[in-house]
Amino acid sequence: MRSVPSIIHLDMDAFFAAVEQAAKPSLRGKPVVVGGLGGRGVVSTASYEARKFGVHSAMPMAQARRLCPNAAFLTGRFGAYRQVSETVMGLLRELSPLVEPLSLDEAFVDLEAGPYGPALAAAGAAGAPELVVAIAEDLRADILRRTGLTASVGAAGSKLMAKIASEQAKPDGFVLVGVGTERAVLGPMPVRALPGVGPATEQVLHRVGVMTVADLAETGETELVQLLGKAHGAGVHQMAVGFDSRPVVPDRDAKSVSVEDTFEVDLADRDRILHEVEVLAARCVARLHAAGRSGRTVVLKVRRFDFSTLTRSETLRGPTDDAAVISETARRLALAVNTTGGVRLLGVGVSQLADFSQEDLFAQSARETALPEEPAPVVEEAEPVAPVPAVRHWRPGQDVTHAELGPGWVQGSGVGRVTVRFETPGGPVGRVRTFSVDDPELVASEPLPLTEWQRQ
DNA sequence: TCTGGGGTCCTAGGACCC
DNA sequence: TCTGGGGTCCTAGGACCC
Repeated sequence: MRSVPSIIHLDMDAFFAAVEQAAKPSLRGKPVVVGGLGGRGVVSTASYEARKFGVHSAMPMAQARRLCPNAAFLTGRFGAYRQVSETVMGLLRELSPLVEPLSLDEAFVDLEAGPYGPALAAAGAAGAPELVVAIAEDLRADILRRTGLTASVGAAGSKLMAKIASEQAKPDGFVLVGVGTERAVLGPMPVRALPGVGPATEQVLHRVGVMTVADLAETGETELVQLLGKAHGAGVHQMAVGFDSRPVVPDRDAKSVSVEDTFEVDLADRDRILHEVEVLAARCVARLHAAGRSGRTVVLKVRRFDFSTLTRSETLRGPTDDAAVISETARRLALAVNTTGGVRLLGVGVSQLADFSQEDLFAQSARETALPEEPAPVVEEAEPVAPVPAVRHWRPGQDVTHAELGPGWVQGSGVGRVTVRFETPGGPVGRVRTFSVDDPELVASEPLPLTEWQRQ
C-alpha cells in the first residue's frame, strides 16, 4: 500500500487471437478462435469478434464451432507469442527493473523502482496520477507501434487494485484507481471480481448471502476463515477491504516442471499406457535439462475415462534429471494405478526442484574423485527430432513457405490436400492456393515479425 | 462432439522425531 | 498402565489462474 498509484498491471487484449490477426491480414476484423483443434480441444483465446457469439476461453472447441461456425479456428503458435511477449516485456523493463510477468501476456511493473520513481515521489499524492497516466499511455502507444497490438493497463497503489483496474480498462484502455478510493471501487463488484475467488468460493459465499465485495468487507474475518479456511479466508477479507501490500517480485524461479497429454481416444492397453508415460517422461526431462534444473519428486497424473483425476508421487533420496530414473519412477507409479475403463490423459511432472543439472554433477564428481573416468554419455538436450512422418501433418494457422510463392499460412487440410493463404503481416490480404500434402515445394517455417520494429 | 496444458498455493492426515 | 505436543516431511487432492 502506498500513497501514489505507482504499480501498473498490463494485460494484452485477446492476446493469442490478436497476434494471429496481426500476422494474417485476411483475419483482421473477423472472428478468430485459437485453441486445441482435436476432438477434445478447448478454446485458449477468442478474438472480440468471436466473443460476440458467446465464445470464450476454456470452452470446448466443439461448442465454439457450433456458436460461431464461420470463425477461423487456429492452432496456437507459441513461438510467435513468445517473440511478441519478449518485445512487450522489454518495453516494461524500460520502465522499471521490477517487472513480474504472470504469463506471456500479463505483468506487474513497479514504477517506483524505475527511472520515473523520483519524479513520482516528487509529484506526491496530488501530482503523481497525472504522471502515471502519461507513462501508461506512452507505454500503450509504444506497444502498438512495436507489435501492432493493443494492451490494457491498470494503475493503482497495490497489485490487487492495478489488476482490477486493467480488467476494467479492457479492451485497449487505461484505468487508474486513486489511492484511497479502493473500497468505493471494489464495493459494488461481485465477489468473483476478486482474484482467487472462483466458482467454489463464490458458491460458498452466495450460500451465506454474500454477493458483493461490500458484503464481504462487512463479514467478519473469523466467519470467513470458518467458511473458506485459514489462508483463503484471511486473504479474501484483506482484499475485500482493499488491503494488499504484496511487493512486485521479478524472476521467480519455477517450482515444478510438468508435461501432459490428452489423447484423442482413451487408452486402455497397459503397454500403450506405459509407453506414453515413457514418452512424457522424456519430454519432461528435456524441459528440465533446458532449464538446467533437476528435481526430487516425480509426479504421475492420470485422468480416467470418467474425468476423475488422480496423482501419484514418489520422492527420491536426492534431486535428479536422469531420464532413466524419472521414466522408471513414473512407470512404476503408473503400474500401481487402476486404469480399467480407459485413460484420457497422462502427465509426468517433477517438483522439489534443485538448481543443478546432471552435467554439473558429472563435472563435480570428476573433480572430487579426480579419476579419469569414461566421459559421461551426453544426455539429449534439444527438442527430440521428430522422424519424418509418412504423411506430413499440416495444422490450421501454421507458418509455411512455398519455394516460389513465398511465406503463407495453412488455412486447412484434408483428403490429401492442404490449403495455404499467401500473406504476410505487413502486406495486403493474400490469395489462397491448394497443394498436395506432400508437395516438396511446401515447407514449415518460422513466424515472421509482426512489424519492422519488432525485429531485434 | 464435454471438459487443454502449464502452473501456483493451500489443506489434511499419517509417519516420524524430540 | 486412558492416551502430550509440537515440528517437519511426504502424499493426495482441490481451488484457482492464464
